[in-house]
Amino acid sequence: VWAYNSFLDMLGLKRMVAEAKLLFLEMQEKGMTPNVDTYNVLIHAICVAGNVEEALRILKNMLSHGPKPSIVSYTIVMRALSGQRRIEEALQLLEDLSQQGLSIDKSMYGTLLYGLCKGGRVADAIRLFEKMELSGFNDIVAYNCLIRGHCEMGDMNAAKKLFIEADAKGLKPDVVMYTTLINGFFKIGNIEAAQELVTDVGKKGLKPDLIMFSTLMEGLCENECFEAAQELLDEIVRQGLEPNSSMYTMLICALCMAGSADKAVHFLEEMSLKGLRLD
RNA sequence: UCCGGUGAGCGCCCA
Repeated sequence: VWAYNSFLDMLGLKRMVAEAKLLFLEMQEKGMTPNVDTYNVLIHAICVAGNVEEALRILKNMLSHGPKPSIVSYTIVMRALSGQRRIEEALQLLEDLSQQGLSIDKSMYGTLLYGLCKGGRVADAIRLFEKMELSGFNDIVAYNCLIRGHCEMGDMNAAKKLFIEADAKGLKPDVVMYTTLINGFFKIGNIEAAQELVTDVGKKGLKPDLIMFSTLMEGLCENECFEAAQELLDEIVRQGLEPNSSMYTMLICALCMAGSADKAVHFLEEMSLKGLRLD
């Protein structure tokens, strides 16, 4: 069963949900009894594939036959509902799990926080965050969720304050947190604050990744920093990373709108040399 | 120990 669980997980991560389902059936044909981990892996794969309805059905079925859902099962489905901003249904799930006698752990609180922020209910999220604080659940992930909630509301003062608070607590801000804030500052047009954070990433010796660079590319283009956007491509290569097609597409779009057709053509050619195509 | 929570764009789904 353990071997099957691991294999199922692999398939799920590779977005091979159909294959995962077949494997699940095969297990049962061979007389093996899937345990709750097996179900969780399957539910996770189904959720990642975006089929929350089916995940909900499986979760409900587990109540009557098969292994009882664990807190992990609920967390997986909660996360999927939250990602689709279906916060009411997510909260309903929370009541269901209490009725099952399950108690809410740190990851579930984190998921709930994510859901509230994603659903724009930042005030509720702040209350939950304060409650989580008492249990020592506020790790770097929790901080980042709430920071993102504030960013989405354009409240960068609150976001920055949380960032400083996390730092002061000794929770080391990571590239994810910097990316969240950089994105937030770009969205309100505060280019200086965004640039300052980028400098900070370098000072701290953190390794920028493709997601951070993609965020930068979008922010620079949206704020019409065309030179900086072009230089960014070189910086990405210096960091040993490969610019992807969406970065080129953003840059080329921005250059076209700025009326620099010649430069746009230059990057278009560079793209095709690398075997990339416009998105 | 092993299954679950955080960041960009694209695609997918929904509108």
